Amino acid sequence: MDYVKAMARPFTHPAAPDISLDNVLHALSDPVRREIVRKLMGSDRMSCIQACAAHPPSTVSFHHKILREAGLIRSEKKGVEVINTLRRTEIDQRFPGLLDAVFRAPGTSHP
Amino acid sequence: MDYVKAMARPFTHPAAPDISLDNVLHALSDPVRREIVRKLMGSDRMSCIQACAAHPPSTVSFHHKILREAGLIRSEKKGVEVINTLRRTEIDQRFPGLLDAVFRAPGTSHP
DNA sequence: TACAATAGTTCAAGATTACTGAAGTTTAAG
DNA sequence: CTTAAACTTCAGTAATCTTGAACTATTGTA
Repeated sequence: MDYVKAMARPFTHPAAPDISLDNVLHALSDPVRREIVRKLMGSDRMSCIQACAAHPPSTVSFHHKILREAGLIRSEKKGVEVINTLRRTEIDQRFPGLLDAVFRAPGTSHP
Repeated sequence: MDYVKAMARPFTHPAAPDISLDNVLHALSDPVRREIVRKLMGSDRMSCIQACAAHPPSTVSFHHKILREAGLIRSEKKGVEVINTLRRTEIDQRFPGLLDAVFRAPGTSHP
């Protein structure tokens, strides 16, 4: 596997019907990832570094990958940065009430 | 660590305020465990073997342990078997709408 | 045009966690 | 006392997580 090809490859996102509850719940079971999603619920476009500057870049990238492959966020390259958006309506259609319940719950910080 | 002491030790359950969203979401992210919970939503007392006879006993025990330590189920020994109950009202109070949303969602089988 | 800076990604390796076969325990029944 | 049923624990392997180091791609800047 080659760096050039790997970096040139655009992000892949699951189609809405392929978003699995397994992956969504797993993605949301991590507090760092919930924090990223919570921030995206407020401001709807955000680079990775805005999302969580406190962690090392490889960790941030890893968490975004999990969220992206679970179908929770959409990522696109915009110049040097990656802009992420929450796939809110798709998630709400497929799993009604789930995001609301998770982010209403205690255990997700509200600064 | 000794078998005798370990087996004699009763099950420990987290108190309601100590039930964490991390652990609950992680517990529910596995389809086998969701299946156990779903069955407990219907009939409110169930042994481990009733819950999932298809899997090896060590696996069933493992999944029940995860659910128990997450605070989703309560287990008590009744003779030779272990009876499990869903901590439904406690979970609903702490995380309103979460169980409903998860079990309304596609991805959890409804036989 | 070259050089450096920025914002990530990928890889690798150690650390943690998950799964399950084999062996053990406890209770109940014969 | 022996056997069976229903789990649990242990141990070893498999899969995931985390993060430093190296890399890429884009965007200034000299």
